Amino acid sequence: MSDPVKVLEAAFRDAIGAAFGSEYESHDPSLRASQHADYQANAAMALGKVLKKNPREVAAAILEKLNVEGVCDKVEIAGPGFINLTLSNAFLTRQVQALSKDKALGVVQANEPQTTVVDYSAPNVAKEMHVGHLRSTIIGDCLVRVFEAQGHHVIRQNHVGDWGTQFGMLIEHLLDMGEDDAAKELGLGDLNAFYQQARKKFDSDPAFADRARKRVVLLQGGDEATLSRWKVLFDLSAGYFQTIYDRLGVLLTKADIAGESFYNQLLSPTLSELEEKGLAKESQGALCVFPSGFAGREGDPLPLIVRKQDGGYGYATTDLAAIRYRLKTLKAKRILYVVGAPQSAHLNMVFQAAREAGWLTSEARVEHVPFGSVLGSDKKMLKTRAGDSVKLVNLLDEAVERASAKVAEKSKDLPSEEREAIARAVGIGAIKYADLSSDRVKDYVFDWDKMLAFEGNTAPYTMYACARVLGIYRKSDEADRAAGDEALVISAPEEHALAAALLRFGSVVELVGETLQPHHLCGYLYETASLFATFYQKCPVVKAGTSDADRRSRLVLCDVTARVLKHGLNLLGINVPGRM
RNA sequence: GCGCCCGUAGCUCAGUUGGAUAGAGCGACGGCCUUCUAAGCCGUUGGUCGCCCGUUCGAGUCGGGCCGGGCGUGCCA
Repeated sequence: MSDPVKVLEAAFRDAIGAAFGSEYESHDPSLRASQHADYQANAAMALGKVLKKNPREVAAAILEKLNVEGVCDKVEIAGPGFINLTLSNAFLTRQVQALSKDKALGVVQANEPQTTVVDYSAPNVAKEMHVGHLRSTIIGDCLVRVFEAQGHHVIRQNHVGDWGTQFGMLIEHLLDMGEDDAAKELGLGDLNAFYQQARKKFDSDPAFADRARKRVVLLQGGDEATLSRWKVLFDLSAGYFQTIYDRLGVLLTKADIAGESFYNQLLSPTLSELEEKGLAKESQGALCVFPSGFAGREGDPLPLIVRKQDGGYGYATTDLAAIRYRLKTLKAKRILYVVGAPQSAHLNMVFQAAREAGWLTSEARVEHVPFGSVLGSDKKMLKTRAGDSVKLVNLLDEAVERASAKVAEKSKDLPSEEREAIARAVGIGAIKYADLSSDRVKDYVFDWDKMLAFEGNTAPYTMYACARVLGIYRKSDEADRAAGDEALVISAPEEHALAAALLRFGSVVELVGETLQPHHLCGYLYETASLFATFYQKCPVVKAGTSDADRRSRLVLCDVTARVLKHGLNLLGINVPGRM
């Protein structure tokens, strides 16, 4: 509502209807940000074609009926039929005053809240979290925050790998070690060593391998002693994941875990239903579903193997049970799978199978939210020098360490405790922002110097802008603050530009919810922070020599700017220090 | 072979769903601090949008065909 585009759109629809008949009211006014004015309307060209009229004449006819009294200062036709619109300062003043009173800062509450499942993160029990989990965790968490801000009912689902044949060897290794020692090792977070030792014994010691295989059978058979060992592994891992999530500042908790084991008892009902509906067929000794539209190497139908030759269940079965549960039991209207791009084909097969089974209907929307890989400077998948995948803990440690060095250099005057807090916020924020600020589906190059830079579209730049606004506010007088929103008068060009940007916040959040592309929000925050920096340069606020009227007015603008930047960064999952 | 994704300035990336002269940051060069945070601001420099057709008033954007790279393509997830 605060967004000028929405006000202008309504005015244009009315004008187009009045000029050419109500059947044209639904015609898109095609309002865009413009380099030549605040906005431009491009509808006249398209309308000209439909009406078989000269676009400039169409534009003139629209203008004759267009009522933007009190909204625009200047409206003019340019080129082939562009309509350039310049917002009036009085309008911007009123709209920013309204925005200031709005706790949601222009983010519109959904009129029909949807139950939205977001499937993200998905680490593996008894295995280290590594860069491979980074993007899913960060992007998924951002989308969760955006949907919650829009008033949707969000159900987080952390589909952890906590079941399968590898647990035979893990449990045997646990028994060999003794639970106490295992707990010590896993509790400390050295999950890789635990897994690798188990793997090594499995590969080199036939007796151990044999025990492991028997243990799998016991586990699947529900043997209580075995299950309790499994539970130990699960709990230790879940506790470890939580330490990572807490450091990262994501919303996931143990309650959000609905891993492979969770779907265990749902596998056979899911299969029975698929068989009853004639969707599951015997093929090469396995039970398969062949969703339509997918072909293999020889052009033959591509299967989802729902029961392997050996009678075991694989990930396809679990994924089908999960989508069925989410649609039928959780009654999700929208399900997002924040999973890497390589799994696109598999997920689309699962979605198609769910359609054919009648679980997924037009009432619900299911989407794969794919993302590209994290690359090293060599443009290959990010790895350690030894060629191993990079542990998430190490990545976070290094981020905070590097940020600390910068903070120590730039914020010498602050107390050390505060500097540490700033370093954490900047380091973690930098990683998240780097991940969210470019097009999700593309691979991106992981570059410490770029993400921790204070120039450009980065977390530090935007956070710093926010800290500067707050600095002004801190130095202001109670009397000036008390003047409130009514003191606002937009007049300088820098104020005009900043105000216009602030009013777009709600629409940008909406765009992220639609496109599932958080980088739109990053781009917007960077732009707004930049506009603030220009404003900051040209328009003194609490500086000596500023008039009471300017100071009080600009204080309002600062307050709204700070709130927009802070709220925006929070939606990205980034905390903002009060000063830095 | 088939399917999906990617290709924009020397580098890293945007480009609001088809609009005007394709934008940022870095780099390079030049300016701006005796009080609101210079981790900043202002300016200059830099492009065959991989290539070719097509659709139309208009294409980086849509369609077709190539070229280059990545990923997937039946019992790992």
